[in-house]
Amino acid sequence: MNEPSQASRQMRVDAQRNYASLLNAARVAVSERGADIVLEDVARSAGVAIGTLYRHFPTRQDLLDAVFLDETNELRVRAEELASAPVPLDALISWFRLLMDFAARGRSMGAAIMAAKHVQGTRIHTSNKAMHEAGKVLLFRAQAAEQIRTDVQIVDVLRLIYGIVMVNEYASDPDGTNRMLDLVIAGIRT
Amino acid sequence: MNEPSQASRQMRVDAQRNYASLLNAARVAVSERGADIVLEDVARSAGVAIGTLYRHFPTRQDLLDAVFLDETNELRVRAEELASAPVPLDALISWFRLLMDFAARGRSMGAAIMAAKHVQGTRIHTSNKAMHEAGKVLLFRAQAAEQIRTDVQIVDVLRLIYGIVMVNEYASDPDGTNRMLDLVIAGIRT
DNA sequence: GCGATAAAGTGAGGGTGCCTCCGTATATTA
DNA sequence: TAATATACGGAGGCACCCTCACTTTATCGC
Repeated sequence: MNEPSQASRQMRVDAQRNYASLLNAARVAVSERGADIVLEDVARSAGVAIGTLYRHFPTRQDLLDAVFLDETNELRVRAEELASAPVPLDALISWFRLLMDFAARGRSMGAAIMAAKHVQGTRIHTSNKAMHEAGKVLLFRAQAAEQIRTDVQIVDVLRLIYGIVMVNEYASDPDGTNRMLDLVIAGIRT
Repeated sequence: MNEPSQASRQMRVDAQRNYASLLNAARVAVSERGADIVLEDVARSAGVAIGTLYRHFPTRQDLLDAVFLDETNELRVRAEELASAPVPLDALISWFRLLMDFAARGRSMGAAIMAAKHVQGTRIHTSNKAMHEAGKVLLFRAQAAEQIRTDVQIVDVLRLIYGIVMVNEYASDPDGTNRMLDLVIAGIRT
């Protein structure tokens, strides 16, 4: 919606600076408190008035989207890298673990993305879709190698993983989280 | 905390009436809007002032606990009934499906219970624990019949199911939900 | 450099919902 | 029927949300 740079016309430099500052403050806040950040606090720690925050991010979701955009992009890149790993199943599992780590680090990422991904045309929707596609490649490879059941869909697996992450926000139990992922992996193998 | 009847002394009849009325209004509200009910609305539709709501349910969580208490009790009873079904695996799976239905009906039950279950001594904690125990019996039977892996723990499976339910609050997709449960079941079978 | 002007920033203020507190009302008991 | 414990009511203070009319400033053509 309000990218720092557009094809047609550059944002003013003060606007770019404030955008970056807000995004940065939001990142810190999210990593500390999850999705229920206080927008006025974010604005304050960005050294900006609340109106400016709303100029750049008209809704809370827009701000969260921007925060998580990097993560989904990063995860897409990682999936693309893993697509050339020797053992398809190992690559897929490695990617799942990355997914869980990222989601756990950026608290509430699961919920935020689930909420965001349906709104067509947003940057997060696009990025999330690209990440799905990259994950799908990993899945296909593992299916071609007959290591994963052919009737498994990437969307279901990703949702299960987000589900684990969401549950984990209440019951923080690293071992349990790993065991749950292992169960899911067992469920999709041939 | 504030049960309608205590061993030591009965609640006043007006208090009992209001308690029931509040609980009822909360049930309706939760089924309509999930856990983010507006407490003042609940009080109003119960025909009671906000102070009265807080007298009976000092925190939002207390109210949600009371709403979901019936559900967990019911699920425990169902598990106990299913413990005498002929095929242990079928019994277990039937119970899982019940669990998902209940959780989907009482929106946000997953999140509410995850939030509640840690606070020792609450009624919901007790009830939830009893439900777990009843589920564990079903799991043990299926494990004894060599239909479920012996290294599977009931807590992990229940969390996975709650995870599915939570994800499903964002992406409502009944088929997907069933597929996810099937994956989990596949993951725990021998 | 120097206006002109579109873009961006500001923050008071109105709105919503949360929760507390204490004065009032009433069920219960003797 | 009076005394008293119990419960009820709802105004009010608080936190956070979000908007909008106004001010400030970066940018651009000269």
